[in-house]
Amino acid sequence: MVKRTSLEGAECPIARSLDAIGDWWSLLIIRDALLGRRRFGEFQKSLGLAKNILTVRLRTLVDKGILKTAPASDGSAYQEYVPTPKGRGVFPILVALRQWSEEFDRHPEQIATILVDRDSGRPVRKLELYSQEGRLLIPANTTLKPRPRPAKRRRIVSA
Amino acid sequence: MVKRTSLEGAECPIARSLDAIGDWWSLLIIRDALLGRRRFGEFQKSLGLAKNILTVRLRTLVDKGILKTAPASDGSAYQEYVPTPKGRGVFPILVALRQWSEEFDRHPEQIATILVDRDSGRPVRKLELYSQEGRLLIPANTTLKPRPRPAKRRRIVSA
DNA sequence: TCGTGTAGTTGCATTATAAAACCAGATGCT
DNA sequence: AGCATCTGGTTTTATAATGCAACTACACGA
Repeated sequence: MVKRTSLEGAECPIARSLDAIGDWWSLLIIRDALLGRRRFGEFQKSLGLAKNILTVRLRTLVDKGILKTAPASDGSAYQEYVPTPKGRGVFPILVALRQWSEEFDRHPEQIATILVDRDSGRPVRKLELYSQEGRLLIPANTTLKPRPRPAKRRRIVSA
Repeated sequence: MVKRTSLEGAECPIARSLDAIGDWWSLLIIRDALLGRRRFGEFQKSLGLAKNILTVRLRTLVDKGILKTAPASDGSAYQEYVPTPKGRGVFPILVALRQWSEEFDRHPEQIATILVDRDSGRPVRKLELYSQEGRLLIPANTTLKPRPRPAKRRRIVSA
């Protein structure tokens, strides 16, 4: 892919997210990490991707602050990859992807798992978007506005 | 990329979604479509991607039932690409991607737009996940269960 | 009918991805 | 200690996805 047109610096936040995690494997790696997988070998076995790719992806995810490496945990002198808060913040994206598949996939019978409320064991509701005042919003009820100027803060400690 | 490991037929719904719209451009094309862009040239100008790629992507999106072609609308004898319900169903994914960027991006000042409630003009709340009973769920309150057997329906009209 | 714009298609260059082989260090067994 | 094995990669080689640019076909307007 010739230089893959980096979207870094795009002004659309969607493009910016995709630039970070929009490649072929990152979201699946993060999914696995949020499911508790930690070790190189676990990811590799679970995803079935080439190890060299996994190496690069993990490094990139660490660089972007989505995963961080931790020294051990189970005694052995190896390394683990654990999600940071930024990584955990991907959860709603994964839920949205999951629900889209559940709703529109042509072969939903091939879907093996459902996301349930841990307490009741019952499926969760669809993600919902609310206004500040608590009204449920549909897409047509939303619109885009230019972002307000950064509201000049005083005495920023550099940056 | 040697065969790009198709995720079609994966049993994880996230993987299935990514297989459909997880490539480098599809989500941005859908974003544009949901913003009202319809014509080949509009997409091409807005996204700045190569025309041959756009051709392939549009065709794929139509094949997958995410966009459909419509004959005209503005008089000229050209074609338009409009989102289907399945395409409109991508909206929550886009919102989730947007909010992730808004919350975790290292340079949020580069983000140009915010999603607002059309009526009040105020930013929307974060996407929320609820249980059937209406309790707000955090990731730790959710878990995955195997999908229940397809609940044998009677007299399926083949498939 | 000539020029211009739209909507592609085709050909070629480049690079990201993949599969497979290779390897160093840690671990485990005896 | 000695040897095999496992883990977590790196290297090598190939191939397909992407991109750029040039070309085509058709519609439209003057």
